[in-house]
Amino acid sequence: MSKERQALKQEEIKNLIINTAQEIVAKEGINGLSIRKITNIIDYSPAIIYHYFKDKDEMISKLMEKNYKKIIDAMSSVYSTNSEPEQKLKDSTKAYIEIALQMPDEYMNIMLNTSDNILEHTSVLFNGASVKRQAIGVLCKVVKDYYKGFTISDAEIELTAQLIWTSTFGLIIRLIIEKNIPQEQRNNLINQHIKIIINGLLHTKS
Amino acid sequence: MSKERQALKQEEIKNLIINTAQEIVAKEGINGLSIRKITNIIDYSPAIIYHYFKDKDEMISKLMEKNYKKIIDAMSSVYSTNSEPEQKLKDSTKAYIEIALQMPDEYMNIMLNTSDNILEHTSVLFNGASVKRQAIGVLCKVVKDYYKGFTISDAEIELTAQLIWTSTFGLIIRLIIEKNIPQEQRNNLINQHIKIIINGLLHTKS
Amino acid sequence: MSKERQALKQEEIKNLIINTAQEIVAKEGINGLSIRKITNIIDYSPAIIYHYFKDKDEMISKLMEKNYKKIIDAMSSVYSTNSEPEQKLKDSTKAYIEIALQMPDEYMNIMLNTSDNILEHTSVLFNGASVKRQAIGVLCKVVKDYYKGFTISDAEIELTAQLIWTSTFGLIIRLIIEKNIPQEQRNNLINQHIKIIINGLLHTKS
Amino acid sequence: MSKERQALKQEEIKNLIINTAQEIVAKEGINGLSIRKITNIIDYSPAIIYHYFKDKDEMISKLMEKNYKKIIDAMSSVYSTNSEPEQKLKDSTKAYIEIALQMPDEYMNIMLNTSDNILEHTSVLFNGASVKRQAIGVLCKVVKDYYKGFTISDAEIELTAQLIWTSTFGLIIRLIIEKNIPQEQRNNLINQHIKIIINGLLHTKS
DNA sequence: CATGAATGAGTTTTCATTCAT
DNA sequence: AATGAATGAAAACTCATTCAT
Repeated sequence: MSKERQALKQEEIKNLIINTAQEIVAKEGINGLSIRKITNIIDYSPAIIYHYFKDKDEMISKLMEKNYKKIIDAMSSVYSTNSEPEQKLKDSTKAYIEIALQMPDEYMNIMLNTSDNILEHTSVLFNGASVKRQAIGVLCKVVKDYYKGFTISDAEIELTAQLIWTSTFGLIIRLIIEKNIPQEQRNNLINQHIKIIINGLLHTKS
Repeated sequence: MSKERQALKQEEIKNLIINTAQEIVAKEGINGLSIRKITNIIDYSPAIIYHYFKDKDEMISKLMEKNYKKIIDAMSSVYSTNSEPEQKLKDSTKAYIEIALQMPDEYMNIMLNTSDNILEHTSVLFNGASVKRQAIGVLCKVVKDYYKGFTISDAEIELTAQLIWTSTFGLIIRLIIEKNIPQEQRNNLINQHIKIIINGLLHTKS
Repeated sequence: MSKERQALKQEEIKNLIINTAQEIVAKEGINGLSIRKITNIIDYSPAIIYHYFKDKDEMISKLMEKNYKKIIDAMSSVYSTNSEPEQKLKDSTKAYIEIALQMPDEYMNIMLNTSDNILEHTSVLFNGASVKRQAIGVLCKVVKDYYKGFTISDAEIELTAQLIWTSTFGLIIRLIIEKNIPQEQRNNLINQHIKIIINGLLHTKS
Repeated sequence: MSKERQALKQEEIKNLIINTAQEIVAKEGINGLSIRKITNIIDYSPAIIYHYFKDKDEMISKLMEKNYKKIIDAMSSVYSTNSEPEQKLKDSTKAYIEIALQMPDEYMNIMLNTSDNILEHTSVLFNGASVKRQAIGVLCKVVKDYYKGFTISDAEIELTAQLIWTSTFGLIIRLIIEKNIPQEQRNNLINQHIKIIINGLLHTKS
């Protein structure tokens, strides 16, 4: 067996472990996750975990990382298409919401996580987030585009982007927590949310 | 008299247990909460819990209930003061945020709780929330006041109120999760948040 | 309140406790019996038990004693009626079985109990049981009557009585353990049992 | 080889656990059996039980199964030898009693057990037991042999076999419960028991 | 690479019992 | 006479982890 293949297999098993862990977390919450449950499902011995990870914490870290990347990947494919700034903002906000709702467990896990090494990636409220956080950075650009020709400080642009983000975040979290909201109501809420945000910007503009 | 006093003492110990539990949850999350930890701190035997509560679940229920009431009480003292609708909205939103930030652990515990009997009290997104949820109901009144003289459907008013709420909720949650944000930045964010909300409403009006 | 009345009340509560205990044992077996369960049912505090009994063991002892007496009382009313020895044996055996089956839990509890102070009353196999155990004593008389005019040693009479007793005991225990035996089958078994016993005696006689 | 050996060792420890459990049950009754007691004796940690059994219930099940098999094995080696039906019955009854008395704890445990899945194997009183229960079946054959040339219904044969069984069972149980009966008295009782049974049959015959 | 054996520390819960009042 | 408070000891069970093989 070539080294490559071994490496591949190793990576495969790591993924198998992490994916199984993810499934358990999705079904039973982070509390429901145990080494034994994982290895029972994948038909390995509990000790196998310690071959591929230092301990449970490291495994969870890697799981979080993966989820984080999954989210970032999905999100980064979003803020790009249309040329009209208003439509751009509308489209991308809607897309952002929809993507988040397609992976509710991962989104919650990551975005409500309070551990420092996750927050390193997910915090958005600090002064200067527009350069350190892609999400806010892109939003800033859209907002800036939007206000082309108007006098508005970079600081205010950043704050605006941050609050567009937090308000959208708030809607997403509630939509996830309050499961069982009918599709129609969901759509109404999302559309109204976008309307209000655009209104907020429009006014200042005029 | 003696009976009264006993009842009082009983209530005291119940509170002692619940408060200690609350502290542990705040520090270590709900998973970190164990009967042993509680009784070690308050220097009682584990069995005492079962003197005052049926089981751990009942204790947690009571804890949640208490937190829920604490939040409701604090919140209900909010939406009332000024007569100008715009100022009323500004004031009350600010007050709401501040109160939530004064009891971050309780707020998170309750508002991110996904158990059905908590959601019975905390869900706000369903169609008709304006009559079943005080918070949304009060917000609706303010919004209605705001649009006096304009044609706007009750449905849209409710949606608007719901989204003011979720956006504010989003900001609060992020402010709690991203602990260590400097006071100035905090204030900037809060003020800008309120500004954007008001803007959103203003535009439609004009 | 007169001393008598107090004594009465005391006796009443003792009985209340013991009867409740008996009910629990009947429903959940001796393992299911706990102080708390008793006092929950009779609406007293657990500590009350220690007012009326030294400890749980003493209470169980008293319960056993009561059951034992109940059985003895019921049984002693049995071996007496008819004058024909054969019919006497038939009648009384049948009556004995039926009485035992009317209080299966108590019968099992007592008769299968291996503690010395119960065995003091319930053992029947020792040499000399005919004078020390009423049940065997009465059986001996019937058997003796039966063999009137035949040469048969007292020792053999006692042995015979003991084995009539153990065989009947065996049937009773199985009838209790194998609950759900249809009434008809029950009757067939009981009648055949009596038939065989009588046969056993008859033969030697002729 | 290595696998075989491991399986062997596994079986050894399982047996160690079960045998220890059996000893405890023998001494203190089924209530006295606890995981801790077992593992204290065999000098393992309590958790080891869950390595080899799903839970306590499974372990007890296995213990019962083993006892049941032990009894069945011993018993099945019994009803076979002599050609004379009378002697056959005498021999086998005596052998049955002796075997039961050689493993009193196991016999009691199994034969007085009231759980359905044990009763599935141990019940003997139902109509039709002669075809479903080996013990009764074999007894039926002996009884039938005995009555060769006489008119007797199959039903009566079965009933007779059942009552030979229950009466023997009754004697065995009492001999176990009333420990400390001198050997001579034991023998007298056993012999008289067999005599009475044979008498019962003989009479009808003549 | 993978595992079976084993465990220490922990979990919630139940129990019989004591004692001051 | 009766109890509420309190507990030590024990119950069954789970978990993350280690280690020799």
